[in-house]
Amino acid sequence: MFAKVIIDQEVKAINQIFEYSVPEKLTLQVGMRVFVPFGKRILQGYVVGLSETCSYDKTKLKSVISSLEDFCAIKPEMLQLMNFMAKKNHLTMASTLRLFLPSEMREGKVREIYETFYSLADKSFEPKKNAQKQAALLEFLKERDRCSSIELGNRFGYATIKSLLEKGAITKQKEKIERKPLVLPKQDKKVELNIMQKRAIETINGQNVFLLHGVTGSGKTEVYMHLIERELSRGKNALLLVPEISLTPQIMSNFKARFGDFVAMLHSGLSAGERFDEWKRIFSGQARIVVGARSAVFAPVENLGIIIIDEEHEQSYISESNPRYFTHDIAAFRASYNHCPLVLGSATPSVDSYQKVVDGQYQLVELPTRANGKELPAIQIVDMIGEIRRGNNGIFSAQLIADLGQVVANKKQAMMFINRRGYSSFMRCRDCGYVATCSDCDVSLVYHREDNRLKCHYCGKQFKVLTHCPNCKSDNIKYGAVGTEQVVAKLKELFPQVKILRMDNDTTSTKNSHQKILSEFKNSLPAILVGTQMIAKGHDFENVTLVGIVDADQSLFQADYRSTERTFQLITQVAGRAGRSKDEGKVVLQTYAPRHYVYKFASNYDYKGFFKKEANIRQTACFPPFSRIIRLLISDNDENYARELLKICYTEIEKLKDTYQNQILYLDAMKAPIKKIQNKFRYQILLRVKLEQADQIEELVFDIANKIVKNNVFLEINPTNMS
DNA sequence: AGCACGCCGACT
DNA sequence: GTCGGCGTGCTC
Repeated sequence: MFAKVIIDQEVKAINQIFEYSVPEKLTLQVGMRVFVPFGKRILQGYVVGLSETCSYDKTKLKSVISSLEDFCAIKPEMLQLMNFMAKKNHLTMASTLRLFLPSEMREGKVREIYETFYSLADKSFEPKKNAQKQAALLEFLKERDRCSSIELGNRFGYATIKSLLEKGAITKQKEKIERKPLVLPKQDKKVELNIMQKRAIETINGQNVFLLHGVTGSGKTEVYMHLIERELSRGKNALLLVPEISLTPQIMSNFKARFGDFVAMLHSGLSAGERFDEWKRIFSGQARIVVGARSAVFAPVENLGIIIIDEEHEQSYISESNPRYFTHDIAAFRASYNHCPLVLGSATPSVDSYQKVVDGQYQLVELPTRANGKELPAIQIVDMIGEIRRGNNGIFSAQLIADLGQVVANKKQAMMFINRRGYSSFMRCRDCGYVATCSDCDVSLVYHREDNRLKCHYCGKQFKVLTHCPNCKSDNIKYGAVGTEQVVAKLKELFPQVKILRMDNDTTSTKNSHQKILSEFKNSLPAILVGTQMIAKGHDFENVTLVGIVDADQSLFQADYRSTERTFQLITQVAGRAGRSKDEGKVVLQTYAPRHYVYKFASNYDYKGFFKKEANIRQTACFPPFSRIIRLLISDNDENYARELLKICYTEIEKLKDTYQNQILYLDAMKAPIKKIQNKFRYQILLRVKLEQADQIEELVFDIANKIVKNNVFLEINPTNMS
């Protein structure tokens, strides 16, 4: 017997399959982890195949030493997923496989997947009088006769178990975890669904991708719960992905209450050990519902009946660092492997996803009305240019100040949003609202302080800094953003007697500060909470009657082709904060570009209208999803060397024009917007290609890059914030 | 990645 | 003479 093995090293040089002979006494299965001799060392590997034949010179063949565990850490589905991902994201096989294992099992760590049980050993044992916990534990075991270590530990503490074990009162058994028979959880608080929700659940069935477009408050979560329940009753399992920020304690306890021990939660708050415990419960089939953030797509759930991605438009579903992947792709692969539906839910779907509805790849399911029948809050657009004309040069309009005054008078609450994104700033004319954009790409230019120039991050074109507005000839041109601190200071000046709280990256660095600020806000009337995107999610405050968006343009004029889309999503989400109150809510949106289409559509909650317009613009400008952007980033400590590599790559890529002339919309090489990071000089090649043959071109570009640049090369598809 | 082999300079 | 610099190549 021969084994095909992938060595657990994340290097391109050994990203291949090595063959080994399997000793008679060793029983191996595909998916097991093994120790193998490799050169002069002994390394860990993954068995990805077993066969009676071998293609390598048999005289040079070495044999597998041993297996790490006696189960298959990598299940068959995950092996297939590895092939898919390695190819799609240009990753080494080992680095994809590592994504599938909890850190406690990576790099040589062996973990048992047995569960420990305790039972009574000495029935006549009497604990000491003051040992109340021990007595309670023994009493408990008398009734249950055996109990898992986890449960017992949680109930009575591990110290108690330990001392009873030493005294010989109880014994421990290690047992392989078996799949529990299906018992449906008790459905205590079942909410009555409205007709749209019922219809949605009926529609979402069978192997397909569904885009669930439901307005804020339409009861999507309830639909998810019912879908999951249905699959459980069919004997299947479920995977629900949510953005990390929505994994609030409330959501978790909701799920626990509804599904009990069937749920495994994977969130960033878990320690490595806790994460491994959850992984084990999923692996063994004990947990049948997985709720988690991005990386939970790799959870070892078998027999999936449904996969749901909530808030599918969220940026956090794109992994930017090291193994780059897109959660939707992985989820789609797993859904089709399991022949089950994939549900993408959002109040503001991404343009990419909605376009797939238009193209017939996704099936649209709509929840157009709010579950509680309440109106969405009115959004009032305030023209800040008009304010300046009227002599108000401050950051707040007269309207916003008046509304804030009202809130204070009524002893209610307000939220003020600052959407500061990234570090880059755009240049704007304070008199007419004009923002400099690239003549070729139609994205906003970024002001670079080092060389005092305006640059386009998508084509590298540079422009002189504006001294006079080309539109109205004014010289009142400013760059830079309003910060939370500035807003807080101004508010304190205006309302000295009111509680004003700030929440942003600076004030939430410590672990519980987040919670602290929110609960302080909740308990103060009147109060104003100032913050960045992080207050747009999660908690509902029923006393919030006003939401102010201080400068909506800040997310709009980002050097990113998706900035308009992002702005629409942000406004919709933020507006949802004001709609939870018993009283009527209101949103004041301040902008210097009041006639921009995004504000018109967002203030009317008209997603479809927005999508139509935005898709049209993208199509005309040839931006994704109507094209693909390929970014090749080359970096090196030696600037000349980096530049040389760039030149060679560019010449090679340029040759592609011979075959793909009409496919390549744009190709150029340039310095990266941030020239140097950690002493490495960064250069990039940007390429925009038509979709028809994008896969082939991407492949060729990757091959070229790999051949010429050994390390320090990054290939990125449809990059967002390029730096 | 690691660890060999290998082919040139400078040191006890 | 040999110790050691790191370029190149291989690992079933």
